[in-house]
Amino acid sequence: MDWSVQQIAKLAGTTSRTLRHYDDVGLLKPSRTGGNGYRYYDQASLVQLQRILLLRGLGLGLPAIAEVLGRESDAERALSRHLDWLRQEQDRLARQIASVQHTITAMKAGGKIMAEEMFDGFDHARYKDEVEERWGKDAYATGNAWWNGMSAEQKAAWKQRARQLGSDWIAAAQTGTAPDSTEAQDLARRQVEWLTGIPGTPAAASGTGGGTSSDVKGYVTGLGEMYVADPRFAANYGGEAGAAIVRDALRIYAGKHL
Amino acid sequence: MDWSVQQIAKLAGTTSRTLRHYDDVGLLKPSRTGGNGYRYYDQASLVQLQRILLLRGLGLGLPAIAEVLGRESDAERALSRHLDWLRQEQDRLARQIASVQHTITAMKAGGKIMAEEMFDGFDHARYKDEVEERWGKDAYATGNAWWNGMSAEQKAAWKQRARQLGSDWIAAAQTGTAPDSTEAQDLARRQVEWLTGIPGTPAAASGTGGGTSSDVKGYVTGLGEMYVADPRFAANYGGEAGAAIVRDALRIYAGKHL
DNA sequence: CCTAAAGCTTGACGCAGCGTCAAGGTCAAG
DNA sequence: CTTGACCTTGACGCTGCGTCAAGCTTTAGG
Repeated sequence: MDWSVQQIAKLAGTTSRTLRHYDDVGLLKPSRTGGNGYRYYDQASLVQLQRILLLRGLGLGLPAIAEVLGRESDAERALSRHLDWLRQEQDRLARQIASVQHTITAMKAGGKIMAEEMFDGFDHARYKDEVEERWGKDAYATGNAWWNGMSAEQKAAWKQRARQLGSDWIAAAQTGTAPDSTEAQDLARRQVEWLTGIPGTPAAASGTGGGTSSDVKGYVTGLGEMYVADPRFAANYGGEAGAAIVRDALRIYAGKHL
Repeated sequence: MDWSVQQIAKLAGTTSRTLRHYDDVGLLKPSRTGGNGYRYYDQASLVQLQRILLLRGLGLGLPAIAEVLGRESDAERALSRHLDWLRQEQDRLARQIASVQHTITAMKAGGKIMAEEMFDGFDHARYKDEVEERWGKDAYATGNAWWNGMSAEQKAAWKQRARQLGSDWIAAAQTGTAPDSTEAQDLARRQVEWLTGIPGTPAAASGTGGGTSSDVKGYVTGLGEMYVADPRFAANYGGEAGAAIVRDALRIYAGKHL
């Protein structure tokens, strides 16, 4: 009238190890234990085991199952709670999938950029005139000295950050991210933090008490305009419309936080 | 030019423990280690860390991340594989959600049954005539003796199984499960296994060499007809159409496996 | 009756990714 | 010199078993 571990395991479609585990945690005790320590199970055990396995198949944890088996009528509430949790997980997964797709897009874009050698780190010479005109001659000199004073590794790291930012912006633009969205604003923050690392700029000076808030604000929004104006940027950002997102995101960020 | 653990942890939005873990597993070594054992990180470390955390946020495991960071251009394939896995998970979750909802429906139905005391275990007397007519007088006598010989606990366990089966059938019928679907066929299998426990029936005899396969087949399909014919069953199964699912599922199962 | 093959027992490590004490050096500030 | 903040290594905990490992018991076969 009763079965050994292996037998009941096969009947229920599980393993003896699982049975021993359930015994250990007190989820399902054998109906009888032989003098030799052998575990024996009866019909009632089988029914319980089947219920346990059913609930496990639904994704419930062992403590939750114990709770359900303990209080007779609690099962429905437990399952409803579990259902909520499952739905949350599904949402989380959906968001993650979107993020991964987004990232893949970004990496493809990033690859293109690297191939074309755009955004190559910090192309000082290219913007020499503009920098001097906007922030003075020694601003350019300072920046140039800073850049030349860095080791090859430091330069590489700096370029890496710039590329990352660039490709993220492009991905955001191509997926139609709104300028005031969390993602775009996060990118704007990163862009400003990146700028903060460049000495001689208002952004860098803001931390040392050397500049005013409005200086930084003007600098950042000015940079945004620069991005839009430059056809090489706009081309990668999906045309002027795409580049406008970068400009708007920076402007909004500057307005809120600077 | 470099930061301590806490500092870089804050910069990247993680904890020092995580940094130490990454050091342990070789995912991100400090750029420099002080004579006192202190860990120090530089800009390149920060960039790497940010990439790691990004990939972690996308759900990749540490080994996968190490792989991505190791081979430069492998990131895209890794992310694509990860994307596949994420989609599989989403499917699995979707199926689990369906199952849970199904089960909740079943439990509600089961509660109704218990309240109405239908399916009350194994109502021998109720089917006395039919059993005698179909399988002979001593078949009924045998079954009756067997039933009366069980302890109260055994009877309870038996009833429990019957109720579970009944409510599962009802849930299947109410959710429009197809008779040849995996779920319905699984139910049919359970139903047959349940029957196998009743001595004196062809189903029970099949295991002991006392009956032929066609006996069992006829018994099972006959039982299906009985279910459909009985208005009390049909009422709970959602009318004749619902009950027909039970009959068809049993018939298909018998045809395939008996 | 003896032996080999199953089957059973308890015990314990492994996995994934850190969180969370614990015990004890190190460093900057007062 | 002391306090407190920050650092180190070491190790357990969590989830649900899978997977040896060493050793006792039962069973089937010669």
